[in-house]
Amino acid sequence: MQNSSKKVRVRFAPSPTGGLHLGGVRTVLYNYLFARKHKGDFILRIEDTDQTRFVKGAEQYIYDCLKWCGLEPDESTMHPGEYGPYRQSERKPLYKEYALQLIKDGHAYFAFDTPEELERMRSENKTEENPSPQYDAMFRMRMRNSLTLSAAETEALINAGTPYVIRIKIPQNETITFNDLIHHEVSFDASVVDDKVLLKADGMPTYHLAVVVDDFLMKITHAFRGEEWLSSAPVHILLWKYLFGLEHMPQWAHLPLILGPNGKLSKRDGAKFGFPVYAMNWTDPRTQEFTEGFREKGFLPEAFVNLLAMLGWNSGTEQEIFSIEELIENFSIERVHKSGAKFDYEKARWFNQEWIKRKTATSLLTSVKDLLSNNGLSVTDDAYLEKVIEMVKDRCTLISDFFEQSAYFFSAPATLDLEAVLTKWNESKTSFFQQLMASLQTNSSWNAAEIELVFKELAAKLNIKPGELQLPMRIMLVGGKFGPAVFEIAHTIGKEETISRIHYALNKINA
RNA sequence: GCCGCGUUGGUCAAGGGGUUAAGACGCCUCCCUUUCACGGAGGAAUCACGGGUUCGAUUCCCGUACGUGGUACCA
Repeated sequence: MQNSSKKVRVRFAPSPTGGLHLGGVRTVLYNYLFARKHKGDFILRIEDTDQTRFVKGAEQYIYDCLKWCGLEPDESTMHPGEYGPYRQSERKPLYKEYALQLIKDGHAYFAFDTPEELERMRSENKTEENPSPQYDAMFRMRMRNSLTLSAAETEALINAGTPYVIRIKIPQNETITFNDLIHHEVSFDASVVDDKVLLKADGMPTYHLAVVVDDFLMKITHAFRGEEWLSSAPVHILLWKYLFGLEHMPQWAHLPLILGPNGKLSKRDGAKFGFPVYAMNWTDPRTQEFTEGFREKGFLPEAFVNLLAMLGWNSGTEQEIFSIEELIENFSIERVHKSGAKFDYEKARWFNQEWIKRKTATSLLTSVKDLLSNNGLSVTDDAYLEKVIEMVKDRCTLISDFFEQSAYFFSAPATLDLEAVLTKWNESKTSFFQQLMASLQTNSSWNAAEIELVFKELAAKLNIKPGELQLPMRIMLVGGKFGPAVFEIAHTIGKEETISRIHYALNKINA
């Protein structure tokens, strides 16, 4: 069916109407992986044919998301190739001639029905069995269009400037069958598809016309899109057949949907269950509605891409952690599932944790530094920060966890979990820590082993179990019951700071 | 309503006519750790239902149920 020697060209074609959600990024990812795997091109095409839904900033946002994910297109509005323009609104004049050609060939017609007339037709013919009557073979002969009007009447209406749309004339008694890379053979009875509008009254094409024309003009070889498009595939197949010939049609792959905890994944789910749904933070400029993003939540792009890849696809092996290079190598569209997958935030967090563990402290430096500075902690000593990251990264699931896990390395804890020590406190412990401060002060070598030795010898001398003293020591230095080995922490923050924190805490405890 | 697509533990899933039906997340128990994690060892939990086909169906076919998408001059 397909000329396999043709260079692979795929596209992601979003409409700039808002944030980019999980499903969108995964569609990008599968396109990207496929293109890279086959040494092809990945194109970003902006489908802004609905001017009423256009949202300012959405296009830039999409581009920024792809950049953050490391899934940048080869051709786009930002980096045009030889098939531009890449924004459909800028290609407007192109589409009409194809629509006219269809009319000439008897596959489409002018329709003059006003929105009100359409509305009336639908409500008047609505029945229990047919709640949504379609503009189809049944009804088109009862409507105002070039099929029911004479050629002269049609021409007169057009010359008079009457608004019109162009509709496809869906054939009767035809079964439309095509081969989907994921679903294999899919077929529809043409009688159940309606005469979709191809060219709107404002002269803009609808998605149906635009996608076919542009995929042809941009030499797209494989068209991947969400499964919500499967139902309208027959319209696209017909258009390909009428306009360019089925032999040039790209191979379709309709990707399974990503579902939320109950049904289709929505922005609402994210807000309700506390997980991000968009790639990056997004605030709708019109409504000011804010939607949280994975990036700001503390996800690494590597983890985000990894977890998305595994939501609907797997390599068939037990491997779950994949770098982008490994994904490119192993990806195959045939292994994408048919069924939708429920998004599991806990598992998403696990992917991030695995990636944090795998990354070096050096590669984490910039993002952690930004995090700390956003929280009012400016770091000047990169080497020191790197050491801290190395010590705490096994304890972080999200990048944002680095704040709590490392802040005490830079300044004394604001609050101390005294509850944890007070219940078992006694005079001899106070005495222990007072003597400890003195011993540490005079001790010349400052390393973890040495500190531990001093600590334990003193404990033995006062006949206290060191275990009973380690937790208090931790609370004094860290503020809470977490973090790496206490003596490592003491060593890292330094002698002066250690003694100062013990001193401060002791006063608090005995206050 | 009609049409399309789908259905393996709670979730992601491997598998596919004969298996003890992988693995991962989460959950539980234990070990390590006198903190929290990491790590390690175990555990509970699954083929939606009903008919066929077959010596034998989780696997193939048909129904049903359920889920999901479409049914716009939105994409």
